[in-house]
Amino acid sequence: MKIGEFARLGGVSIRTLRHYDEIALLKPERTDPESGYRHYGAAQLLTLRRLLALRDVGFCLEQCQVLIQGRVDLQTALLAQRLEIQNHIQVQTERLARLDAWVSQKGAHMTQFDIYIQTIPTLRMASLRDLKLVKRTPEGGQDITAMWEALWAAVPNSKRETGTTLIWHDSGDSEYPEPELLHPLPEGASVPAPLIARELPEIARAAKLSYRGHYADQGMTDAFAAIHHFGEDSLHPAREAVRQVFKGAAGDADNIFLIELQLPVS
Amino acid sequence: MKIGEFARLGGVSIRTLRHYDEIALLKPERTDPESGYRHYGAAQLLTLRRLLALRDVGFCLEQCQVLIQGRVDLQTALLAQRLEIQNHIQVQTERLARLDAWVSQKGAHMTQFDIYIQTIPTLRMASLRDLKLVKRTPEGGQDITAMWEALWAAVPNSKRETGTTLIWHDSGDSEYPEPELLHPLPEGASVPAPLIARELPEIARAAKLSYRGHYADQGMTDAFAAIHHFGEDSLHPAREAVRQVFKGAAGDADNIFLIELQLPVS
DNA sequence: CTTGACTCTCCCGCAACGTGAGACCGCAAG
DNA sequence: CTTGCGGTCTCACGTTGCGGGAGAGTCAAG
Repeated sequence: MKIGEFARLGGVSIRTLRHYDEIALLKPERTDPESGYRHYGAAQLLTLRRLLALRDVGFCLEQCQVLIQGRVDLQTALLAQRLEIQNHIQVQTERLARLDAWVSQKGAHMTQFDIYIQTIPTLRMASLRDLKLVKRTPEGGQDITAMWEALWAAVPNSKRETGTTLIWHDSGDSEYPEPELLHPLPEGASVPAPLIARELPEIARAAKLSYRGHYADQGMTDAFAAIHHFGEDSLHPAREAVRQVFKGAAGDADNIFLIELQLPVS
Repeated sequence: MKIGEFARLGGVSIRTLRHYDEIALLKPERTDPESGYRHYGAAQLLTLRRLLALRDVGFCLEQCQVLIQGRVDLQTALLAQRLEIQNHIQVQTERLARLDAWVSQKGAHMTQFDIYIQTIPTLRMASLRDLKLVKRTPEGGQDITAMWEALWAAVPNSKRETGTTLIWHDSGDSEYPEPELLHPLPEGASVPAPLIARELPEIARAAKLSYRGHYADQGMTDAFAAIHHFGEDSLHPAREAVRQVFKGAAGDADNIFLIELQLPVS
């Protein structure tokens, strides 16, 4: 049987058969050494059929090869492949959930924020957490300018990096949330004076939202609202505080920053 | 900001950023013409963030590009992408169903048949359907040897092809199913004497099972059982007859063929 | 000045073929 | 016997989204 007929009977393209020959997955019964013509036997249709059945349930060609040769147990491989597919379905389902959350956010005519999920590794940081540096403002807010100044005083100009992080801890003790200011600590570096070293734990799945502006203006309030809305709408927000990461100056005015909010989700 | 820092802040690899520069998806704010160093601005993190959010919901980079440039409506694209993902999920779900059907088949310790789904195009065939050529056997079966002989008498040796098909029509009129024997008709060929031309309709989704043996032995009975079991187990079998397609001699004995059963499913 | 950490530009590799380009083979008709 | 014409052959590049490595150049600190 020449390749064309074999392809018709098998329901695959000629190119596919040539490919399978090339990678030694399904070699023709005989290849004319003179003309190079491939000749297949009817029995090979059975092999092809099994091959297609395997490919059909998602095995890659390499796996198909070892399965056809019987070098691994088919039953086992099928069950493993089941998990693989289920995992794939779950990934797509989560993707769909994120998309829906995005659509619903836009539908609400809110300011458009782009939220997406990423993992954040464990970070070694220098931490500053001192209530004495926090002042109440007349409006009932909290002024942490002094904390910033303390941080910049402790970190020499040359050691400064992007990635400074602000976390508002919601401890039950106090009426107000307590701010913690952190700065990345290069490996092996010593901790500057009033700060202490601390490991910021990994976040396996964090919803990230970027925002351009001051660290405590109206837009930031909206951004907080948006990321919490996202969390509740589509995923289970973890019982952890939002991290507010400063990623550098970005603008004409002095205190316009690029800020990223990070909300742990499950 | 040099590429390394930008990559850290963005949570992507340096290689990825270089790739995006290369395909003009996200070019650095400035590239030093002398050293070739890329310099990114903090504001570009916002673009990167949006890019990642788009990529995250499954858009390809080319789509991301036009979406970022605002050349098409984001809302529309998101809804289209929703359908895309749902479609993808459905494909995977069906794949899972086929796999499960396969596993359960093997679990039942039946002879191992490889079943998989394919579409069959419309086929022009020469059809022979004549009850006068069918004889009852003592066991209550039907002998269609005469039909085969009539077919081969009508088709000249040189015109014979693989793909001869046998269909048992389950008409309510008769007590017994009525056989129809078909042979592929090359384009523009005339129809031989007692046969009539007929179009075999397309089967959008056919479960295919290959079998090696006689066209009516015990193994074939098992094969029929297996394909019906598969159909009922995993998919909705259509109300159409199984086609039995002969794909050539395959063995030492005279009447050993390679036969494919085709069951339309939805 | 030297070192070590970054960064640069190629270029190959991945999975599973699709799509030509240019040449050869085989069978039937003139 | 030649001429078609359809089938087949072998390269070889394109697809998607980067990862990894070679070899060379750049930058800031000690």
